[in-house]
Amino acid sequence: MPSDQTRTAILAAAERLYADRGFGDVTLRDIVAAAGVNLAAVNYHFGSKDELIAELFVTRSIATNRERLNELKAAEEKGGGRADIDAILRALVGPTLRGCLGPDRERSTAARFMIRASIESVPPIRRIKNREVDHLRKFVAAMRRSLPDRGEVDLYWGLHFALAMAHHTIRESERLARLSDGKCDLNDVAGIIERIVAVSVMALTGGAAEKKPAAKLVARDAR
Amino acid sequence: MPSDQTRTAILAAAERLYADRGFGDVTLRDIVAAAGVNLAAVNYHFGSKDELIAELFVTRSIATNRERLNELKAAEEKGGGRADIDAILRALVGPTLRGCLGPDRERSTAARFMIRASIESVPPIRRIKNREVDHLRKFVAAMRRSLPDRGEVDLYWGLHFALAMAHHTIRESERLARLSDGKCDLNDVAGIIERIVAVSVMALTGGAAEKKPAAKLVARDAR
DNA sequence: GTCTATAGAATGATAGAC
DNA sequence: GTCTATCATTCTATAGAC
Repeated sequence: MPSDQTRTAILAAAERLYADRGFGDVTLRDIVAAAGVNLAAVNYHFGSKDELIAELFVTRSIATNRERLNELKAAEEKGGGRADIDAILRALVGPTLRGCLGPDRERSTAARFMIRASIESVPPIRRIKNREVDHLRKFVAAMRRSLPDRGEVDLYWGLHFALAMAHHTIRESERLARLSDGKCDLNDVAGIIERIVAVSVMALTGGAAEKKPAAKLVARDAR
Repeated sequence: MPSDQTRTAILAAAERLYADRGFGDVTLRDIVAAAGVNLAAVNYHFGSKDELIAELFVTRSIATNRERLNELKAAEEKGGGRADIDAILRALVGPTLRGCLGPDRERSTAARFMIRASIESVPPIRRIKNREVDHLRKFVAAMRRSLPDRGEVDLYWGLHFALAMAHHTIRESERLARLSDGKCDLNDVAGIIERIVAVSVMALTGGAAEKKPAAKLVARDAR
């Protein structure tokens, strides 16, 4: 896969068109026209329309996952192997939210594409998301170290709810803005992250924001 | 629209096929074959494939919305015009969750169809969901009566997060079951509802489950 | 009014020339 | 590695039988 100008042009054109008009309304012919290449080039380079979409999505999502793990690692190192629960949750939902929300002007093509992927949830993207479980287990492990007294089931539900709020905010940002008549500021990404983290911490700790001093390091990665 | 055997057969076959195999994998030809009718009958009775999907979805979703409003009304009457916040939230997420989750054996075709609609989120269904805002305003109004001291923005976020947890649980139930290795019991619908309501109440009341005595009736439906 | 048979337009995929 | 030409399948539209 050396400097493929055609391949790159297809990827760029596809991401932009999908971001602007959604997966359902964009045909391969639209993409090749925008990229200035031949129709058959898509199948040659990617195999199928679905695989083109999959490639676009994995590229963006491994970047987000790496960011998440970096933040998680930093939080755990700072806490001597055991991160505060809010830092863990911030590492989980922060990169995704920062990547998708924010002032309209600054929304990159990549961001709009990921929003679209979150909303439309087309088959190739669902298949990739289903392989995300291993990635999430690392956060469960960190949560277990952070809240060793909490039952395991509660940890899973807490993680699940945190992701629920983050993804639903991305998916339904327009509806929330309309429902609230603009009163919910969806450009205040930092505020949204703190709101979601705060609720998730409450869900996990039962309302009392108990702050425990870092105890001895728990090295074993459970599971 | 008198006793349309053909029309009914199409609806039943379409709902079953979509529930089983998803919107992307089922063609109109599959549907008419299962229903034992002619291809053109779909366009005659519904106009297009999208309108057929829309009709299936609105039928099920007005049923859910009516159930929601009935529960809300009962809760407000019981409280003399002002319902407890947990009852309001239970009326919001209960019908949806009861309709979609539960023991596999008892999952009706309608339930599986609604899960599919929630996961795949195809254009005609998105269009209908976007008109759901007026329905949600009734819940915001009830929440305002229940928590008059809470800022309006917090109410919107609370409602938003409650819906987030409910819908995400439906959408990602399989992933949660896999992540938790079956430890999160997704057949315990009542337990899930209480979990979501509890977290939503905490999100709205700041962690302290304050229970205020019903004050004087607030009749005006704000907004 | 209700339904059938059939044709049309558009799409994703592929075979083979260059 | 790229392109032209073509295929099978899909949704949609219409003319006409019952």
